Amino acid sequence: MSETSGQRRRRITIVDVAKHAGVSTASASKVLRNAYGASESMRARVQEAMEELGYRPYGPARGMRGRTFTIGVVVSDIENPFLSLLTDGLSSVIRPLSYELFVSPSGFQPLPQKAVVEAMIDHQMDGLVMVAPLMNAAEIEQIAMAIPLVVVGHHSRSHAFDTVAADDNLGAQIVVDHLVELGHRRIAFVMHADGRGDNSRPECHRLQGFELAMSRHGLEREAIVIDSRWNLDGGREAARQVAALNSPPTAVHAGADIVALGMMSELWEGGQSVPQAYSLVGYDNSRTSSLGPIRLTTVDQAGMEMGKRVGHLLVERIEGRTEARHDVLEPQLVIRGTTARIT
Amino acid sequence: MSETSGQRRRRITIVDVAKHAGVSTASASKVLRNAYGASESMRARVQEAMEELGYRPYGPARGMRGRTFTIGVVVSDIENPFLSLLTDGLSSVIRPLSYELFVSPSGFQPLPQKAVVEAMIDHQMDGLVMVAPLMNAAEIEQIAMAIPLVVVGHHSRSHAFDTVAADDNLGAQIVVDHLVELGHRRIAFVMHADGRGDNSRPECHRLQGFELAMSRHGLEREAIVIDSRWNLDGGREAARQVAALNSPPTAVHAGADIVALGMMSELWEGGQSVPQAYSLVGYDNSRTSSLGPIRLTTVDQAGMEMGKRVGHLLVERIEGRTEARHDVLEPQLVIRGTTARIT
DNA sequence: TTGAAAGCGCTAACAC
DNA sequence: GTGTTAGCGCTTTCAA
Repeated sequence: MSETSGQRRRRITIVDVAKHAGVSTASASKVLRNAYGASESMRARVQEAMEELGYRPYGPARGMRGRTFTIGVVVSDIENPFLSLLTDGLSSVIRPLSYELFVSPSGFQPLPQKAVVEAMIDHQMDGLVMVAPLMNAAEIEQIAMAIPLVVVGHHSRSHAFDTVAADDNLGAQIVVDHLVELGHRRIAFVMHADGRGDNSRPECHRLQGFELAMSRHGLEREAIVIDSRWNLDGGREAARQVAALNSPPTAVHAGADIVALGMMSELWEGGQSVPQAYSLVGYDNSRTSSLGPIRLTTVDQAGMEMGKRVGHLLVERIEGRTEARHDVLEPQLVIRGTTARIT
Repeated sequence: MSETSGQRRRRITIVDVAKHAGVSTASASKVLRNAYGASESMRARVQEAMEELGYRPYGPARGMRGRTFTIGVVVSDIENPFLSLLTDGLSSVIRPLSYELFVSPSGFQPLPQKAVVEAMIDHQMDGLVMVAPLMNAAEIEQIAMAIPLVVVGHHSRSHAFDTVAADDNLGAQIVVDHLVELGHRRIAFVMHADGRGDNSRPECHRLQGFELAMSRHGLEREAIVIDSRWNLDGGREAARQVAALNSPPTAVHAGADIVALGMMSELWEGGQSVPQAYSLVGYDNSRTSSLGPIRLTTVDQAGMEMGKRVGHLLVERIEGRTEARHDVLEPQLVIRGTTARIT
């Protein structure tokens, strides 16, 4: 309705709204924030004025005094299928509360990641979500002092911030249980070698779960751990390592879907396939894993549900909660075509 | 160095810096912005003070007067392999200029997408990138009046904003040329039906390129167009449509990788495979397309290079350019395992 | 070349 | 319940 010429015109401010409604700016502000201390009639009048003028609160000005209504998500790689589920879940709880979501891909180096975090703090974001951060607990705690923080997929438990994580230990166990049930005994686990010894990282918990389940089945002597990295090329390399083994496994838990895909690629190019060469299990239930030609048996982490939890926890933090909460979700095995009964 | 207790302490402001350096805040501001009118000696002194105090400019305050040094990227779905390349390229040019990058996933509905755009404007971002926006040219022009804008993967050419796009028409042509060279004559193209008639959308250009190339080869009577949608399920449906054809094609250009993957899944589950059932080509050169079990022949759009172009154009716009620029990049065929010589 | 001071739009303390 | 006003940290005249 209020189209005008091509001229960029002055922003409508809260002062305009107040004037138009015949009230003070303070009152208009109260209505805007749904704050206590405004009569019903005033509330209605101000809201009408806002509508009529097409008023939109100006972020920087709000940021200078109070909230910006923005939540930042720091993530290494935007191309992570799990992330998309997480942000969907997160959006679904925070957008109705009129928070906006900003994702910043920060790469796999700790330094740029810290820079991104600082930038979000500098921009006065109201809360921060870090997904699988490349930092130690002390560094994360430093950040939590500056801004409400929820950490996803990281197992450090501090009183300074909240965490939401799947039970990675259990996830690895159910994989082993499934394989043992299919008759496998000699089973390999592909480890992300960088994470060795850092108990806050998911790979450590998955490794521990793997070893625990193997010994629970009396198979500790049959357990093989392959050191590689959790990416596509790491998967290819892991496949070569497995092929070079004297007494190879009949099943492999790749630790992550992307690793399993790398292994499949390598096998495929060598004229072999899965589960003929060996049974193979991933972890993440990424969208790719469900594709027809792939059909990877994997573990689902309920990313959407995690995103919702993250949203609730973060909003509580922003609104003042100070005790930490640490939510753990139960992972679920997704059986598809890459695991077969041993023959 | 300057760690203190757990107390959240007051932010270091430009006033602190100015005091510490024994200059006025105006001068400190000039140094901060690399603005004209500060002597070398003052510049040095102020910069030293900033270092010593660990000063970080406060976003909202800057935003109230000038730039926020933030660039927003609006995208339907964060889980788009092309996006990751694009943001990598974009980051590589804007981060050194101390702009920060914020990506906001807005979903596949026009309304939430507009809301995200408005939020970015409200937060006084310095520039905006829209990837394959779900809007018409008029709506996009409205946005361009409010904020410097570069549009990616959208073929409208306005004087109000810049665009960066691959030559989709050419991309579809090289696919047809490749298939014809392999001996195919009856060839199908899967169309994203929503985009029919909207000449600003990539699918229209790809369709036109397909038809152009087919008639160039004298095969207009052999061209089949399948109406579906460009997502995984749309691919599955397209595969069923192809299967139901009386005189089926020997090759299919799926229009997008994700569609090809859906088709492959459907075929696979029906016990068929590619290229045995028919040759299949995607579009995007997504990471998934290169995986061993997939090895999809596809078209590469040079996402990283596009991101860099976007960055340069946007920074130029922010710095005052007003004439529009429309960059077109040449796509490249990537031949892999899903296309075969006809037997 | 440098500095003093006004003011961006909003919130919060306090007065009425 | 409502209005007045100071001030957040920065940039930008404009005067010195």
